[in-house]
Amino acid sequence: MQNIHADKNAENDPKVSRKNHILEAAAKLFSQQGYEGTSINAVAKASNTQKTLIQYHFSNKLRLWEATIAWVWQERDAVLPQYLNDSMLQTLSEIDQRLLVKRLCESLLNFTFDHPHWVRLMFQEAATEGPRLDWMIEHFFKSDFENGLAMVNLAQEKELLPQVNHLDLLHILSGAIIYLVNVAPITAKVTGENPYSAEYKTRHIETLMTIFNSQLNGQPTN
Amino acid sequence: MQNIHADKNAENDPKVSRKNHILEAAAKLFSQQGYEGTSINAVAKASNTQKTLIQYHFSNKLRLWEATIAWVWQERDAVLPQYLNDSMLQTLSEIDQRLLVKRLCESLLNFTFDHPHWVRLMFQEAATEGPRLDWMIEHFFKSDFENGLAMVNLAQEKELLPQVNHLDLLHILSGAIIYLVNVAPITAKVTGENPYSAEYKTRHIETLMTIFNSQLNGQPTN
DNA sequence: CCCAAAACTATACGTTCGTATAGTTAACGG
DNA sequence: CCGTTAACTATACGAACGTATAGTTTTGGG
Repeated sequence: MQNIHADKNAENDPKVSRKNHILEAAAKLFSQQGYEGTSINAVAKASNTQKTLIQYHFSNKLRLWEATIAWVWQERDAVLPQYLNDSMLQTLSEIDQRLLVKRLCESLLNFTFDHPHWVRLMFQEAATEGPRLDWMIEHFFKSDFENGLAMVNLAQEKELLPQVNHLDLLHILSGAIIYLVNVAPITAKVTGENPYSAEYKTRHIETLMTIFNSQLNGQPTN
Repeated sequence: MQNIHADKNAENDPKVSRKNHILEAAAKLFSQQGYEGTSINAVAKASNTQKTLIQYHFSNKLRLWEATIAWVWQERDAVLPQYLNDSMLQTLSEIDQRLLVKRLCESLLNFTFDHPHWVRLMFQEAATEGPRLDWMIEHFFKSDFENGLAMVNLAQEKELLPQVNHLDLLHILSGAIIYLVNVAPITAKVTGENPYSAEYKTRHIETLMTIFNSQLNGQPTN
């Protein structure tokens, strides 16, 4: 996998500092192996650097982890709006405004599959209380939660989602969307289906919408 | 936390071998810190033993992990039927058979909150492909998946669940139920609510059922 | 009571961990 | 061209990692 002769290859833009390569490798490894499971040395090798350079840039492992999380979230914030805008634009040209929710869910699902790192980093720390979880809550989860709730509230006001408890609704939707990419490796090996295919994802959202939409006046979508 | 004078305390039944204490501690630590994040020494300290004893009983770390997973699953299989039977019995005395699904979901949600170890162990390895995931798939996930699908199919045959793709339906239900305990620490800190309370859990299931049930009223299938 | 097997302990070894520190090269405004 | 700062490297160190092995205690059937 590693390219030993990587001095001037595609991934080595001159001015995009090595910091980003390190963060990229760290994001991959942290998301796959967890915090303790990822050594600074492993990050160094994966980014063609040395562990003392990582130490120079990030002081210590915890700060490296924090910088990695911040970088991943910032990367997410950079691309997520486009996912959402795409679904909005697509919906504007359609008659049924109710499709907006479907498109949004579709976009979010696509996003999770395009950025599994983000999902895994989130889940890795989410389940166990500790200083790293507290740090993530304070810096990212709080606002994420508020944004999610706001979106659900807005959809409920426009009667695009059922008038049930909005916190539960957010959890149910989040679960239905985020769960998939987490169990995708299992699903693939157990069922033989390919959860990474576009067909699988759109079918899943259609199923989800079928369950949700009948609640709303029983009007069909598509 | 550790009881130094634990020679004859409550957790030290004479004939329940120390193997179980080790497994218990290992389950807790593995689920909290992951595989690499958990050292044999930490397990030894948490179970008031020594790391060479663990080595004696389980040969090496990987075998300790496997034994821990097997133990947790076996413990689950021992208690899960009772969760399900309780909901069945409770439903028998009620009029609406449709409540069966609600009771089942309630039981499963309660189970996840009573055994968060199991959920976390599952998710920890689920997301990343590798030998440990393969091992879990072969030994546990395969049959779990089949059982889950069978339950969904049965409920669909009896028209207790909507007639949508059963794999998607299983994922949506699983996500809606399992997701909660995973994000519970976040939910608690961000919203101020207490996700571990009985009220919260029953409300969540009621919301879920509200979303699901309206489907069945509006659209009697076949 | 005996003694083999099982359970448990003491000690040690090589590796890798995260980190500290001193030294070297590259970048760049004055 | 110089000099300062940033970027990067070489080397080292104690601690903890997983594991190997020899020794000791406990157990239980004959």
